Amino acid sequence: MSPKSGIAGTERPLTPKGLATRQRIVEGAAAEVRERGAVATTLDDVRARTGTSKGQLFHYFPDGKDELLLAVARHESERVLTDQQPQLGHLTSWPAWLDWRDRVVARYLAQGTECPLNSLMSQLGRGTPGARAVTSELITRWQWEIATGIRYMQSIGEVDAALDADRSAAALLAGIQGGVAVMLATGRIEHLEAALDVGIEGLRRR
Amino acid sequence: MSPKSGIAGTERPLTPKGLATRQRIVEGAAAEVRERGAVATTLDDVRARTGTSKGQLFHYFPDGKDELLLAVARHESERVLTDQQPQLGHLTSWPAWLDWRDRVVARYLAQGTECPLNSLMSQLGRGTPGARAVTSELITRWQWEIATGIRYMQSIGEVDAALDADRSAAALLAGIQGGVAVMLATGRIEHLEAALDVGIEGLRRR
DNA sequence: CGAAAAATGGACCCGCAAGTCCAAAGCGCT
DNA sequence: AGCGCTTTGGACTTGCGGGTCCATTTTTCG
Repeated sequence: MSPKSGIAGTERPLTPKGLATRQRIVEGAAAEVRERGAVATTLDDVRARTGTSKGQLFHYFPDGKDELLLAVARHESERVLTDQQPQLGHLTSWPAWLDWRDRVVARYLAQGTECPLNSLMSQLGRGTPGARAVTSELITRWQWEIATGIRYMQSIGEVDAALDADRSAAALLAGIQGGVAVMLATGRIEHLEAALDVGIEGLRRR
Repeated sequence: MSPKSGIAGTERPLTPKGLATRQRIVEGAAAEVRERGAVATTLDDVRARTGTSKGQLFHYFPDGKDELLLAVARHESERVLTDQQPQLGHLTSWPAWLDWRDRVVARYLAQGTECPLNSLMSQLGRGTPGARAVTSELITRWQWEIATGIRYMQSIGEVDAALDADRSAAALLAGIQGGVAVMLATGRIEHLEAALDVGIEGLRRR
């Protein structure tokens, strides 16, 4: 992660105490966004929850709300993958794949009806280079993890070696994304489960 | 008693002229939402584009922006399925399935970086009964169309009869949703294509 | 035709939330 | 100590945009 961020790219002087405050703000904002959504979250909400002042908010995020939300997006993006560990990093047997499947389902079931990242993205616009960079990297890493799992299964002969691992990983990932999207919109988990199950079964068949 | 404040308020006296105006407003608002997103679209934008006045907006949509956006959501929801016709309704051979696949890809490629429905939903909040009803019905109908196609293919022996058509349709639909989501976020179409191709291949294998 | 209802135009209000500003602490340093 | 920096607090401004209101025009219909 490059510490320098923001469109202007102005370098910021660091300070241990200031860094801690900045962190507190990001985490508080993230929690707020998780609970109320990005559109509904106001700087004053963040200020109240984190016990900070308007001055601090703009001190650490000179470009205002957008810059803060981008930081929150990065923060949440990190969570998405870590929440799937250690299962995601050890897709080395079919039981392991099913454990991962369960983990994903449990995670999004627990998350409920709010998707922080989706909410975030619609607030700051998908065209924004910063926003696109965050999502792009998340997708890339996620897909790489899955593809790595597939390749391992190919290496031990459990998956057809002729299969394009990246393509299969892309399809499976799309299924997860869509399953989550459907769940958020309708409240039903069945699409996510179907996508995961059918996707994994598709790998298994040889 | 019987104040018109009822949310359900399905009953409204409409003259032909009024109906036309209402329609113009919805279509103009839909276009605006498609271009700028739901959050960024203001009533004044709609007013300007449709050549109407504030009074008219609130005359036809007494509950304000939310009611208008809900109408737009219904309008756009309709488009999603009709844009896939006639292919979606005639999934009766493998070439027909591929035609449909191409149609979906082309549609979302053309749509570009904005997803009206997604944008709409994040504005009105997914919890809203009205919003949920719109998306729920869209998903249900879409999935039904796909499942019907699968069942037909089973009936002519082109798909394994043991397959659960609804489950497979749910997985495929999830893949499409996710593929679109990834495309919106990253600009890459490959996930959508992979989801469709892998999904259809999965049906084909027996 | 004439009254009632609907359609229209647009000025006005008002609250909210982003963003500004500056004064006052802290804190590290020689 | 005293200087310069980061950090902090919070009052204040501002603009935007949703929503209200009413006066006027047009349509409907007996």
